Amino acid sequence: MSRQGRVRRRPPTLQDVARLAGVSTAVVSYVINDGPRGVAPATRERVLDAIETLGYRPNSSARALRRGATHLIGVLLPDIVNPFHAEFVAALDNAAAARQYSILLATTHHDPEREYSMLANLLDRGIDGLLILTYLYDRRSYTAAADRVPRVMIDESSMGRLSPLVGPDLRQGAELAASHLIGHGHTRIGFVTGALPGGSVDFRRIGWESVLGGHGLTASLVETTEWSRAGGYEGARRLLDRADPPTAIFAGSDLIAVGVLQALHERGLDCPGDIAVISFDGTTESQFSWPPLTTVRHPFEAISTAAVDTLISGDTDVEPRILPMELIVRQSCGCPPSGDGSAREGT
Amino acid sequence: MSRQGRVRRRPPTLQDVARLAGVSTAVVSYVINDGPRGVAPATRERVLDAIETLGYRPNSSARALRRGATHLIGVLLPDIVNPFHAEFVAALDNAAAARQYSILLATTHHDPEREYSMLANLLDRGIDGLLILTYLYDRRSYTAAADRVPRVMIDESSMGRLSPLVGPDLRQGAELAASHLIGHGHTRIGFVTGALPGGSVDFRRIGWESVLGGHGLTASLVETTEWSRAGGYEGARRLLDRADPPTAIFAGSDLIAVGVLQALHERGLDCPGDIAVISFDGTTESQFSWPPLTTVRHPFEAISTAAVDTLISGDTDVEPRILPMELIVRQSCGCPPSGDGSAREGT
DNA sequence: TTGTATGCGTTATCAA
DNA sequence: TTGATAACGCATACAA
Repeated sequence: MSRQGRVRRRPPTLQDVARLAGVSTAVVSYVINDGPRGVAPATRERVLDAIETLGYRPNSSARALRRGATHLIGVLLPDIVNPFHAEFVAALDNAAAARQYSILLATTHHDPEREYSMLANLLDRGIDGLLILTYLYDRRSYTAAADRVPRVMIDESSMGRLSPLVGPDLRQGAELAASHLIGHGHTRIGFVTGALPGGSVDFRRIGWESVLGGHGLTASLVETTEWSRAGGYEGARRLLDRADPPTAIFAGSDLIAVGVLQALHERGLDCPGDIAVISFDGTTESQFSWPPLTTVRHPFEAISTAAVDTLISGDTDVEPRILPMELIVRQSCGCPPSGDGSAREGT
Repeated sequence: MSRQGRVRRRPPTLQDVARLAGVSTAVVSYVINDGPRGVAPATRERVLDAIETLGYRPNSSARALRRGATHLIGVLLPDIVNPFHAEFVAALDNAAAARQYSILLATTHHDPEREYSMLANLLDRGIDGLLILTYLYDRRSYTAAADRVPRVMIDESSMGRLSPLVGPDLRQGAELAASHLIGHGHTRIGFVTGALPGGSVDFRRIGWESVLGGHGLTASLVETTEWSRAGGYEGARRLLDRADPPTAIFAGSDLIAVGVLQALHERGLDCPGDIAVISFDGTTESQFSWPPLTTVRHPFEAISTAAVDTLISGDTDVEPRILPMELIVRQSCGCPPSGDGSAREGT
């Protein structure tokens, strides 16, 4: 009945290699780690051969114990199903893998209790560094990691002072969006965005307000909702029900924008004809909605490599690095289709 | 300039706890692990106190080394950005976390080279079990894990014989979709799906063909493409360009379906009026397309808990478990809107 | 250039 | 019920 093949044998150890090569374990270690002592070419050859024939692989638990480092990076985030976070995780994973680190996920689902326990779990696992990709809801979370592990927070919105920080320039991104809509001649521009925990500032909103203000427009058409498609749907409906509905909507995230579009479709409103939409994030999903969404894209890769590098260097005593976002013009804003608005994708 | 707070101190060890409690390390270990020896209530109390005051947490590298188990589960998958995989990872992570396991991701991007090296990396990390959530492209991958670690493959399509297997009943799911479309009176039903590596069988196609055949219809309107939105877009265009275009399309995945919808919109075709669509997967994205997609949903949670349990039990010498899929009716199939077709979401 | 020997923090055996 | 102690596999200080 056994479908699973042979018996599991004990994997070979340094000892085994040393024995076969006729050297001490120290020498094998020197060969594997290129130091800290040199090895005669001939011996090195023998050791390499032994490693090869035995199929030796270093035991990473033993290494971690001895070196006091796991080469594991913890990532604290709300929810991997959210494409925005998924995109970040992918980029972070790439950046980490390129440096021989692996990533350990901890999802909070915006639940303070879970946030704290998942963080504790990460710490218990002996992560070498922590990447925070969420607003923190539990005060204890701020201090829990503090003295244990270097950490980097990817976001400029919340209490950035507490952590070294690498992140998108949300304000500049929002300004890009608002300016573009104004360039299309809109004067009643709505904003549908998600709620933030108390005390946090949404720089998207600040950017949007400042541009509108700069053009003598009042920034009153705001709906705060969930950070989800359903939230966007609801927020848009409320906006459309106002006495002075907007002619353009700036959505705080791609997910929200998708919900906004559904609300428009449902009311038989044409986008961008009746109402223009600009989105925020730049996930692939925004490209395949109907119409394809004009959006402001996070510099996922740049942020991720910067964050991982900061973490690995261990030198988190560093100036905040806020990286610029980029406007991606597609069709929901009212720009003429350029012919390549669709049918391209990452993979 | 120091933003990072105090100095990092050496975390307390078993020794420290033992010293403070005035017992041996063995006793502390007995307390922590509830065995294998008993401890007098009074002593246990003292130990617990010491643990509390020192804030002691077991070092997991040392544990892993000593116990020969990491409580880590490796997941091999193509790409976390794909919402289908993201949904699975979320469910797997939940199932694992509930059992005190963590998940280590390894993304292959469908690249055989990367597939093999990521798998090796997982194995090097000492994972206790392997979950395979992809078609394997590198023959070595099949054997690499074989004798090292229990593994479970989540898919019934490929060489299931090589691994214990837990997965969705793709064939039954496809039959659900095809039957439903036929129920709407369609006779020219197209199928847009992704390509599989050589030797693999797509049970979706088998299900679709069998239902069509059972109704005396020929199953010739097939387009094989990429497993992506862009692929769906292309596949649909090719299908529409045929001499006998379909009046209904069955999409092999939600991503493909979204691309199909975009192709329809672009040609000014109404869905479901001109062409009905049924999708496959049941990710949240399918709910917020326009129109909301009727889709066949994977039993993500059931599969995930079954897979994780099988892995942890270590008894992978078990019959394949194929779990049924479920039809979720929304609007793209031509069914009348039921009023709740939109505006609901997981989170 | 190589070998010996110690300790990283746990667990669990064996003796007391 | 408790304590001493020997591994687990590796990295390195120190000696040769």
